[in-house]
Amino acid sequence: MLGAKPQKRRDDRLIIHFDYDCFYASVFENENPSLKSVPLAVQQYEARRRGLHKLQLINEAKKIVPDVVIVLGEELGRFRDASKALYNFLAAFTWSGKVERLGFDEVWMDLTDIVDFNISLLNPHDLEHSFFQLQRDDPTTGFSFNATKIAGQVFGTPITSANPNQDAENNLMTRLTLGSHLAQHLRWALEEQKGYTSTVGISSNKILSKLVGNLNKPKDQTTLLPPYAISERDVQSGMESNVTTFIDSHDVGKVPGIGFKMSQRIRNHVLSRPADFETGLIYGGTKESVTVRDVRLFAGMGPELLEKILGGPGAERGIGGKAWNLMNGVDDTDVQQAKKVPTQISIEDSYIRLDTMPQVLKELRILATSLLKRMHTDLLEHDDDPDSVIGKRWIAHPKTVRLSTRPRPPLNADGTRSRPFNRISRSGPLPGFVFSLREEFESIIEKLVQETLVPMFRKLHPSPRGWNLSLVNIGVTNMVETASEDGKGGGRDIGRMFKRQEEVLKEWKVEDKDIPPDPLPVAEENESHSTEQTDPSAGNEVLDSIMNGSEDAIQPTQTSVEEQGIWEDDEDADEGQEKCSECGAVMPAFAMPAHERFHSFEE
DNA sequence: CCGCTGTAG
DNA sequence: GATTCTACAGCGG
Repeated sequence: MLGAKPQKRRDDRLIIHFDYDCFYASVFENENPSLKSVPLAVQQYEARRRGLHKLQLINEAKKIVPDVVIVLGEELGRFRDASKALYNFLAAFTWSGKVERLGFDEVWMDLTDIVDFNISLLNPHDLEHSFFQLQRDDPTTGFSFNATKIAGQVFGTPITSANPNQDAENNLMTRLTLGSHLAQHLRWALEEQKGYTSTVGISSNKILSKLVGNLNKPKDQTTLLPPYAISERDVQSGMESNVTTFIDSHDVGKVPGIGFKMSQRIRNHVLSRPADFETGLIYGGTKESVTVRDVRLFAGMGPELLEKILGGPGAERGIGGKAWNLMNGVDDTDVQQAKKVPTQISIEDSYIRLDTMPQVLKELRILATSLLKRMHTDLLEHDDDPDSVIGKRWIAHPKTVRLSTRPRPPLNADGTRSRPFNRISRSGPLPGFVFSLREEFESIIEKLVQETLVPMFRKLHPSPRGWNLSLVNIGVTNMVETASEDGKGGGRDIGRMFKRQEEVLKEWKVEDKDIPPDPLPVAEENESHSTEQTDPSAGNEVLDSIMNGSEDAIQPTQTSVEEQGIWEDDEDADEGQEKCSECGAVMPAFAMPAHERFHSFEE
């Protein structure tokens, strides 16, 4: 039995995927229309990007070709700006605000509401002369289109099924038709008004729209035609939905969401080669391609088997079912709402050799400087208030700073081989003084490096020598938006719980056999911590701000509101605490199981 | 919350 | 992964 189980499809959305053509080259062109030496610009960038494996080789290349222009670090900002501008442009068309960016040059849009609204406006008697309304309340803004035809390219045979699920597939067809015209309009607008051409895929979910867009690459669009789902009977008679036909032709690893690790595991299983060593893994090595069809038709294949192949400790729960869905073109994940602020900002650099403290210090300063600049460009916005002297205010405060390194594997005594390259990291509270807009940039950097980054570095690398880093990364996370007055706080206790768990369990361990520890002091201690200064940032940052006398906003009212929102929302105390039903002792929830064991010992 | 893994462009 | 620099989701503690 090759019974691939039917997937429940939910094709009630209209989702398109944008891919800007040659994004990096286009940015150059748009910045400098006069210098339309297109091939040159492209080649320069490509040379930098794919080129010359490492920084070292770049330096060598420099000797050979002194003319080479190296674009790094700072230059990324221009691409980021361009990307953001295009994203905002597209976002303005949506009603739902569902616009999600992937990297610099890809965007998904959920246009279901706009399209469905326009379906309701169609005149069935004159579909050729339809008008697409871009705004709900304005019948004049929009464009004319022919609703009997799909705009742009298509994949799939329009097909007449023996057992058509007519209603669903008709609705889908109509949605896709209108969606294709809207997509064309957006592509056109993007080109006319922003100077960027793009390639678009149109379908009913993220994965399919992304994949189908690849079919007609520059400056075009592709719609995945219905039928998306067909009846059991049709399957028996050898028919196939266009979704199946389409996605089956892809290599497993090409399916978004199935990356290197997962596709390797799947391949190994399908090729029935137990854990192929990476012996012959020389790059360029032709791997036998294992397509989605190969996997799907493999004996016994299904979500359960995939769970066995892919599951395990640390794996995502239900990964088998998820992978199975992906391979069947099923993807119910939502297009994310447009976000004002990123969830993290990080800066990193890689090194041939970085093994002394002075070098590290220097690099930390460089990285911290870039990071702070990024925070300024991404997290500051103009303050309308004319009373504001500085004229800017933070739209979000990251609460956490993280330092990561990638140690170069210590050279094995016996030979040459080196092992994995994983990153290690430490994170902690981001001091408040980094938000000062008055204090000297340099002085902020210095303080950040000395007071925060260096101590974290010491935690990662306690000994002053003996390491050699191939990469250093610093980043800020845990954004708290300032406008929206602390959403659902509460999450803070969880961190504390785990933080304290270690200590408490230690005590338990030590004393378990003899005298069960008294839970009360533990609870009290914790409580005093939290009312006091469990989170050192809470007090220090406020203090720093005050002592620096400079905050992002001049107005005392705003400052205090912000600080209250950000730094003084510590009112947790009792959350996460539980009371023992046996003796009435109060303690953190995590300690309760152990405490109950204590009672069981008593008997 | 913290540290780490996997995925993606 | 071959490489570089990001960014995000999810797991287990």
